[in-house]
Amino acid sequence: MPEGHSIHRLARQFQDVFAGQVLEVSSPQGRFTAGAALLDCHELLEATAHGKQLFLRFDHGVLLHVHLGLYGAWSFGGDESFRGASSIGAPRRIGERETFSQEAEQDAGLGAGPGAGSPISSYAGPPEPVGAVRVRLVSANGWADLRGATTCAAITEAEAAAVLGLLGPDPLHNRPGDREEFIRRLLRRKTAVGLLLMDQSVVAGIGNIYRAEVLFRRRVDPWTPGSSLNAETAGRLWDDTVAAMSDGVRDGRIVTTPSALWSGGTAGALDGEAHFVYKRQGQPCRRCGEVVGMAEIGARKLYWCPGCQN
DNA sequence: ATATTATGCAAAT
DNA sequence: TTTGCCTAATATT
Repeated sequence: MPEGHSIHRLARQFQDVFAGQVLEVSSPQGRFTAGAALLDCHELLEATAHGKQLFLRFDHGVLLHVHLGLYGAWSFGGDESFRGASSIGAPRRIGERETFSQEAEQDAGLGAGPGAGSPISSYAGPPEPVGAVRVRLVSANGWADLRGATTCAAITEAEAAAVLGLLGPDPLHNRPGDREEFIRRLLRRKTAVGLLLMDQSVVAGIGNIYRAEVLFRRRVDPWTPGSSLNAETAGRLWDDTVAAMSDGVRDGRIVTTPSALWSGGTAGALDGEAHFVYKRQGQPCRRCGEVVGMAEIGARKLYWCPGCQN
C-alpha cells in the first residue's frame, strides 16, 4: 500500500540491481503473458517513478508500467552481489511491502535449484512462484516478483508520455517550476484542499497518510476550498510535502512526527507515534489535546484535528 | 485460526 | 456507484 515515496524507492532499487542487464520476463500467473513476451530478453535501460507510477524502460523502446494500487507489492531476492546492490535491504521495513526474500541467500549457491540451467541465471535461481505472480523479472544475479498490482502493462514511449501528462508535479522530483505549478493547480479549483491533495492531476504521489499529516503540520483545514487558499499557504504545503516525503524515501516508512515538530514525543520511534492524526480518531491531538476527528470523504477516510486545523 | 481493513485506481454497472 | 485486484498487517475470536 504505497504512497509516492515507496515507488521512488522501488525505482531506485530496480536501477541499482537490474539496469544495464538483460532480463528474463515472464508471467507465472498467466495474466501478463503477452506483455511479458514483449519485454523478455531485453536490456533494462533505466527505472523511473512519477508519483505512484513506476516505469522500467527497455532497450527496444518498450516500457513496463506498474501501478501497485492498494495492495500490489514487489518482492526481491538474489545472490550476494544482488543484495549488495540493493537499496531496499533486509530486514523488511515496517509499513511497506518492499520485501527482500530471506530465502534468497539460501537459494544462492545451492547449485541445483528450479532455475538452474537457465540461459541467463548463474545462481540457483528464483524460487517457485508463490501465489499470483503477475510478472517475474530475472537477471543473472537476482529476481523480482510483482503481485496484486492495479496496472501492469507493456507500453510505448508515447503511451508513457500520455500517462505522465495526466499527472501533476511530483514533490519527490521538485523540479524547477513544480512549486508554482502546484500552487496554480491548487488555487484554481473550488474543491476542498483535502480532496485536491489526493488528486494525482494536482500533485502526484500523495496518498491518504501524507494528505492528513501534511495538512495537520501546516495547520490547514482540509475543507478549505483550494481557491480560498493564498499562494503563500499553498507554497508552504508544497514545501512541507517535499520534506515529509523525502523523509519517507530515506526511512522507508512514513514517519511524520520528528522531534523538531513534536516536543512531547519520541520522534516517531515507537509504534503508534509515527503520525499526528492518521488513524488517531477519538484520541487527543498530540499538539493541542482536542479530539482528533475522522470523516469519509471521496470514499477515503480523512483524519484531522479540529483544534489545530482551522 | 479467522475476519477485517487498507498508504489506490480503473473498469464495470 | 459498485466491483475487482487477490496482498498482508492488524484486529478479533
